[in-house]
Amino acid sequence: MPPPDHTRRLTQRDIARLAGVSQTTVSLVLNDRADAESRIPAETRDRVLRVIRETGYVADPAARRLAARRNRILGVFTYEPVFPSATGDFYHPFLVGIEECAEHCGCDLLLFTSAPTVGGRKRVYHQDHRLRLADGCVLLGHELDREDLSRLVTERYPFVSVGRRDDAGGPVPYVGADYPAAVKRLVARTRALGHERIAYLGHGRGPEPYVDRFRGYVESVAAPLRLDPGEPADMVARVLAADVTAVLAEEYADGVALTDLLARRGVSVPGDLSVITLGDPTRPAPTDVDFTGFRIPRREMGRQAVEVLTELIEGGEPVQRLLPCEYAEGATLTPPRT
Amino acid sequence: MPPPDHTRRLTQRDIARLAGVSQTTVSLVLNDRADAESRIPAETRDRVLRVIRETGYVADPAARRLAARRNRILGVFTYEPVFPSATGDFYHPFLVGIEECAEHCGCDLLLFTSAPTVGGRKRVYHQDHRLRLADGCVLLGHELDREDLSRLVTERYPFVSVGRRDDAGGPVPYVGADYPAAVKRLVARTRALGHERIAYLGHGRGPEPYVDRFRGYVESVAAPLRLDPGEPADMVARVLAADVTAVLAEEYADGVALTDLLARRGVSVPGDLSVITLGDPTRPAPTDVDFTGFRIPRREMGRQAVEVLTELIEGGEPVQRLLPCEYAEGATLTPPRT
DNA sequence: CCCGAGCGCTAATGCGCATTAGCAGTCCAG
DNA sequence: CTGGACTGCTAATGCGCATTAGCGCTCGGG
Repeated sequence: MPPPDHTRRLTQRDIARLAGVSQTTVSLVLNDRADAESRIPAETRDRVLRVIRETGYVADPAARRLAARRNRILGVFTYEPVFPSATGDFYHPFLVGIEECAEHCGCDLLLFTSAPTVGGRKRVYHQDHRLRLADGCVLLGHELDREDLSRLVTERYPFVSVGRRDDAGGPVPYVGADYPAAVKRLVARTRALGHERIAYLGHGRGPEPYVDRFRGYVESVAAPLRLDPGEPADMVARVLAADVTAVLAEEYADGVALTDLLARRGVSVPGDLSVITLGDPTRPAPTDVDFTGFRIPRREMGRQAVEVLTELIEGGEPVQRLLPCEYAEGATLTPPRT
Repeated sequence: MPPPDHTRRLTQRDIARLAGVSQTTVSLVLNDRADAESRIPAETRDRVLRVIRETGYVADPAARRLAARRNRILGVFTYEPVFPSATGDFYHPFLVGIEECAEHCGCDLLLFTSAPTVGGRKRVYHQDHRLRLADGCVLLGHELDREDLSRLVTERYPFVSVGRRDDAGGPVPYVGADYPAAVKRLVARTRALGHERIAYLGHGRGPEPYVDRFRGYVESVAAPLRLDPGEPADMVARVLAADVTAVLAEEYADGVALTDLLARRGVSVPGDLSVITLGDPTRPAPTDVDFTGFRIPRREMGRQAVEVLTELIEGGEPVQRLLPCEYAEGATLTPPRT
């Protein structure tokens, strides 16, 4: 491969020559290694620094990484497209948080966009991945690949998942949203308004977020009733047949679809039925309805994920942290029709 | 610095040992260097490949970069926050295009988030930047730093600006939007409807986009009339005093502000005055009005910027390319009141 | 039987940096 | 006057890879 060689870059040796010292000294000055073993008098130090400033020298990050194993580069892997259109910008706030924190701690972000989509899924560990270029990695996505996770765990690669994940050959570090608590609070609030028959519309299993939401529901009602979303038309039929006064929609989009379909049948929300959404839209779901539910602290999750990751890289312990969701006052939850 | 050393990674030497060949051979196989000089029989090749597959070996990107000067990593530098809130997601579509193309050509994206904000501005060339980790870089932002640009040019670092830029010690490679042409077409359309007195509301100078839009305007009307936006209140006064039937707003947000203020004064748009916006909102500008104007092909610009950049890295020539803007039919341009 | 021409591979080197070991000089206590 | 301790630096090494030069072997023609 012919080296592109954009105008022969400066190296520490060049700086050393210009400053009349050794390359070692330049490195020492650059990294502030003025410890007991190797002390550099202020005069020498200043001379080196001056040359560096005058020449605009900057250390080669690749060489640095190779020699020191540290980079200040954080990987970001998303199982869905990073700048998604199909997911209705659901991931945007996470990235805002990630970016904020990265900027704060002087890290660059490496977006692993090169991961090819194989069989409809992306994988961290694909042919020729560049994981090792980063000091660690943040994982983002609705559903993570379990093989990826367990390999990351066994290889002890520093990473943090945004969103709680089940163990994968070991505990998975994460910063997630506390869905069970959020759902419980919603149920409590709903019952306080007088609702006695509250159904859960969703799968209740599969990806961790669904499991967690459903668990919060199951643990807070006496007689859980789960309705499968299935086909839109069936969904309405099932809900109406269930004879309930309030429905928790596992996905925001389900809540929207349900409400729209109900309206066409002349069933009013919340007049005839209260509808509560669990979480923010992960699919585009245009609606004018202001749903009652909760907000996932997405930005904060992104921020704390980076925080936790940097600590992990510094040698800290893996962390599993759940953040509270914020109650979102809306117009779709009222006392039941008496 | 204590090497984190996450479970002693595999190296080519390990693979070599396992396959009973030399490290050189592994490298040759890995890079498909089966040219005249060094031919590897299929049998050996397969053996090496099998070991690689079995062990899941992946070359260290840092070492690779150091030795070969090539990385398949593209830098992305944004002068505004990458995932902005303040800019109302204006940059989002660019990034979508950039991501798309990067994924397409198997490149990872390095977001230079570590650039500190000094004096309210970011700079590519800051203390300890990581430019050299990437093979090249895409620049994004309303207004780029001219020192950065000229240094990039003189250092012959491969880069592409998203948006046209003036020369900076040499031509700046870019993929931009053809504002002059777009504005000319809008003016032509406006005049075709019967408007004779068309004003330009904006600065008409400063960042290249403003200059280009204004140029398109100046070159297509006989007697240009530029109105300074200035303070909102003054803006309305100036527009009304100008006695025109149509206004081109340099910035989308200006168009919104103007229209809102006019409404409060009882001046209707487009009944009393047509308002045409030039470009998409770069600031949050909530409005129900559907403005007539044009759309910047943001996604396509991002995509082509990456395309041009990769060609540049491969040794191609620097390119300056303008993309057409799409006319956006709206509700704010009608024939003038007779 | 010898020699040149492939063939199939490898030893050696360097990319730019961080780090370890250690050298030459000075100073002071004994 | 000597030896240890401290001071101020540097030579050497290796990180994991790509690349260059070239080695030992076989084979066929003369």
